Amino acid sequence: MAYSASPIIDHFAGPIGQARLSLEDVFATRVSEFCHAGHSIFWEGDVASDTFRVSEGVLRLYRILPDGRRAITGFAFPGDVLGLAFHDRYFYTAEAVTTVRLRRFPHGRLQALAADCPHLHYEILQVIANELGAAQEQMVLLGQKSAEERVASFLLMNGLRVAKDRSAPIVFDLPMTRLDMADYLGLTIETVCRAVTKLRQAGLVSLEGRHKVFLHKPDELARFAGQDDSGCPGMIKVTHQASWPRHAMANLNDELEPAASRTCDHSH
Amino acid sequence: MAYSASPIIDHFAGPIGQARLSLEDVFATRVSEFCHAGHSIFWEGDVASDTFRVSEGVLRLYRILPDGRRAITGFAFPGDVLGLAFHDRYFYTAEAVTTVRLRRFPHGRLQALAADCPHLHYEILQVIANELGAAQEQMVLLGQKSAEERVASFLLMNGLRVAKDRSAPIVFDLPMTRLDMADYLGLTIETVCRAVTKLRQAGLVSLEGRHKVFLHKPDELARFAGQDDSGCPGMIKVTHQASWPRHAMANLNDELEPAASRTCDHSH
DNA sequence: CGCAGTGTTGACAACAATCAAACTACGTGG
DNA sequence: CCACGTAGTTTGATTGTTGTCAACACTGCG
Repeated sequence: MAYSASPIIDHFAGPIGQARLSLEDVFATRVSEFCHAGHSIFWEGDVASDTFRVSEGVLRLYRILPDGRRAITGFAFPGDVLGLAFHDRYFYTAEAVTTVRLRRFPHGRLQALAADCPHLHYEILQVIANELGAAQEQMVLLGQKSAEERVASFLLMNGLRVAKDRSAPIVFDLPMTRLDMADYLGLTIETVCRAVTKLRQAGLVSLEGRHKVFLHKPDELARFAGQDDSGCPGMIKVTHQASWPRHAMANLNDELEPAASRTCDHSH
Repeated sequence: MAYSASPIIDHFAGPIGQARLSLEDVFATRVSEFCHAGHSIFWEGDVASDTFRVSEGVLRLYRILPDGRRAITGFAFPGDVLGLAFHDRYFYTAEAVTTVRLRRFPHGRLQALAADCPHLHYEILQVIANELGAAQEQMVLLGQKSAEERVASFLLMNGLRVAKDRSAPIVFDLPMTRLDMADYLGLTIETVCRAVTKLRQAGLVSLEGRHKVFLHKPDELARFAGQDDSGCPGMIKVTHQASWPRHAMANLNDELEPAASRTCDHSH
């Protein structure tokens, strides 16, 4: 079935072209699909034929090691787009934590659209760059933080998805199980459990039912999580800091000709 | 100094334009700079004004936590390009492990070139996508693997950078210190040391001087590292596997109209 | 109501971190 | 060229955090 004959292309083929097509526009033309909890959208190793945009629900993204260990590399929430890296196969399995509503768009056609629409290409690049930032943040968490710091970071991160204000209490839903958290944080269920208990005893957190979380003092939790970025030289963050020039580079914006080689000598 | 007046732009402005400009072409027009061991190219938090391509030498890329812990998120080797994520600030510090030769290209101008040259844009996207793949691999390593598995993975990964053949012994240089490895692998120097000793005693590895590494049985080392992908359902890899269709999706390449909503029910 | 899946807590074991000391490689200066 | 000093590395002893095993509690569903 030729793609060029499809009404989706007609939809985009305006008189001039697709000047400022956004990812959201692209997916908006597609039909909704549903995937029930526990079922998968695609598996690690599948031919990567489609990209997906989550409308509702949450997905876990994971890889399985040869001996059966499961590593969750991330979760996908409404608005998140999967499969943009344009590799020929998926690098991870995407499985529904809750019932998920999503739309798909063929890989190759999105690439074709992006080739004609710089803005779309740029948006795709931004999405991947953000994923990369999140992955690096997670590398710091997994490599350097203690069990309690990891759990605190995780709760805070999820809380800040809902409410950006760290000074006021935050309430939110956490649909995944303890095992999901454990496999995401590089811990066991028991250790996650104990960490949550400690945070509860410290008055920073409380729970209602299985999935409702209260963060009573998000700012204090942030300090606990090793994410306190107040005026300290080593900041780590998902949110970007506005100020902070630090040691400006000598050669900024210069337009030196290929003359003699230069040396960057920023001592530390 | 206006960029448009620079001979670099002249260089690219052929009669037709820049049809298939590659990243390598772009950086090739620039002057080489040198950065001596221990000095930094840029710091975490700096305004991200330039992108860099490493010609020679090795860089460590790291973030510092508020309490001083250092997390190395990666190393940059010859051919690697830094700063392509186009955020307004650098997310990590880039510091020379050895003397490094590199070329820089202004951030904004690269973006402008990319906007005019889809191939360049695509190449940038591929570089970031590969970084993302490496970051996910590292998340698996940090979250799920034991100390010895991490060290084995690290040695193998660096060996395979030089020689792709896992069946023959590999010899290569590892310029970074034990502390670098430790901060990259989420361990302490002592633990890295002991793991190396065990691998030596197992006859898989030997060392000469401080930086020369011999991998005597790379394939066995791979199995040891939890990277054995021979016919097992949970493969993890940097290199991509050729075969392996796995459960093909029902709706591949379909062109359904926005009719009734569908359900993906791939049980697992 | 009972069952199965999930979550919590405790006791214990194992792995990795910490503390400490000796050893090695490498660059520097005599 | 060798001696020395320093930074980096290795090994050992010990501690501590996290994983493992086990028992029990809670929740939601048939």
